[in-house]
Amino acid sequence: MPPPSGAVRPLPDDLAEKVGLAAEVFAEYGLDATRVDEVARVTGIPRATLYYYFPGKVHILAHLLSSTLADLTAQLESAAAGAGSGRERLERVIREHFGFIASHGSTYRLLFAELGKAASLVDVATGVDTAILAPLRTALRAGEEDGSLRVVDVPAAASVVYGAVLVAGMEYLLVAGDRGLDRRVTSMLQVVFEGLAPRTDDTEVVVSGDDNRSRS
Amino acid sequence: MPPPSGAVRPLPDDLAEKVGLAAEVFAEYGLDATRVDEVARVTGIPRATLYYYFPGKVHILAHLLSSTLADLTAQLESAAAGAGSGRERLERVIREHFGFIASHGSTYRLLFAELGKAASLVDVATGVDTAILAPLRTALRAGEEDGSLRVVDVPAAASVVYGAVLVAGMEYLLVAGDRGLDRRVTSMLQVVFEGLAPRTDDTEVVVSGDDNRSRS
DNA sequence: GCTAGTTTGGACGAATCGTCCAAACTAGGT
DNA sequence: ACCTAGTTTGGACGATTCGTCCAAACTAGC
Repeated sequence: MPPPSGAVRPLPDDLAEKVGLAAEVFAEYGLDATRVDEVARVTGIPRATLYYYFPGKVHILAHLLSSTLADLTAQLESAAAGAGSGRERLERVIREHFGFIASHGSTYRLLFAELGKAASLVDVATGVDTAILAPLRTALRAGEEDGSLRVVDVPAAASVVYGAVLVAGMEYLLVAGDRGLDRRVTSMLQVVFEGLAPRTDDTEVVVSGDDNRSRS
Repeated sequence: MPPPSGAVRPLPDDLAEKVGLAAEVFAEYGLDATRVDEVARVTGIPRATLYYYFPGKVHILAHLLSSTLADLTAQLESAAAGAGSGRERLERVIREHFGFIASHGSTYRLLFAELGKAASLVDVATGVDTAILAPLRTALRAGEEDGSLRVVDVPAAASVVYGAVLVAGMEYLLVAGDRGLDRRVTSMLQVVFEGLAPRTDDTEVVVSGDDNRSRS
């Protein structure tokens, strides 16, 4: 079985770094509109060398996506595994995820723009499950056990949280300016924690972040 | 400005119907892997005729997507406008949306698989906003006013709900069998209404659907 | 039965992918 | 110092498929 990156040969480190430069072009113009010659030009890797390591153009895309997914996995797993109550850990996973979206914008856009191509080479379903949903489930279970969360159906809750992050992230990437993110996350967390049904008690659900920042 | 479908000429009804058959092929193999000749074969519309009405292959895709989005808009708007409390209307919008996903599976998969191509021709952001988010906001606002919901930030809540539906829908389309849907929706609604924070009171949040169906 | 628009088959040019090869370069082993 | 295996690269090539073009047939309203 070939390595999940789709590379036939192990990719030397220096090349791996250069290939990363292709993400922006792919994200900007799309996979098909980006000529292989253009990838060669942007990355500084000659065409023939690209084909020496990758069977085809899509495999370059696959490499970018799966390596980014691996990074995300590491980041969210550690966020879920850290100290604190389940609820704190959940919030940390969510915020780390947003941070990742913000810092890997082009690759993230790329993932969604070229989902079709990606899915035929990378197992996106599994990748998303281990990178994102699994850490969420970990935190949710922890919260259920220590009483800081009330979770009836862990996988369903993980999906809802993921959906909320996903949509907010996409809105941020497609529409917003730079500053909207924190406020967006906070509003989103408020809904996720408190729910939409009216509460009979007066419990105010306090969401940590957005500290003492500019308050209009 | 050309009509949003991307068609240069108004598309006759009989052809519009035939073109719909292309959705499945596109969804199955992807836009690029589907030859124009194949589209011609499947739809029964000769190649030359296709190019008489559409400037190119992507425009066929654009037509399929924007007409499907229009259908969805009509369906969700009427669901949001109907009778009942805000909460009931919200739930109806959500369930209608799921029904739509289930019955338009191939087009819906297509939308996400070819999001990149689609986005350059159809304004997906606006389309999703008017088709999905606007009806959700309508129901949410109604619920806030009649007290059946408690919504602090309407747009944020709409995004969360949309995300939840989106992810559950994708999971359904990619993974599940036929029967999982109802249970999935119910679990999802439970999270969205009740939230993840523990309640101090004993309010049980009751979710209507899934009536007296098979209960293991 | 004339004219404008539609429908279709088939031939064509252009673009670009991925292949192939031969020459240069690198590095480890002896 | 040399040899061998693997790497790197430029350039030429074949194959595929898109979208264009055209001319002939068909349709419909006047």
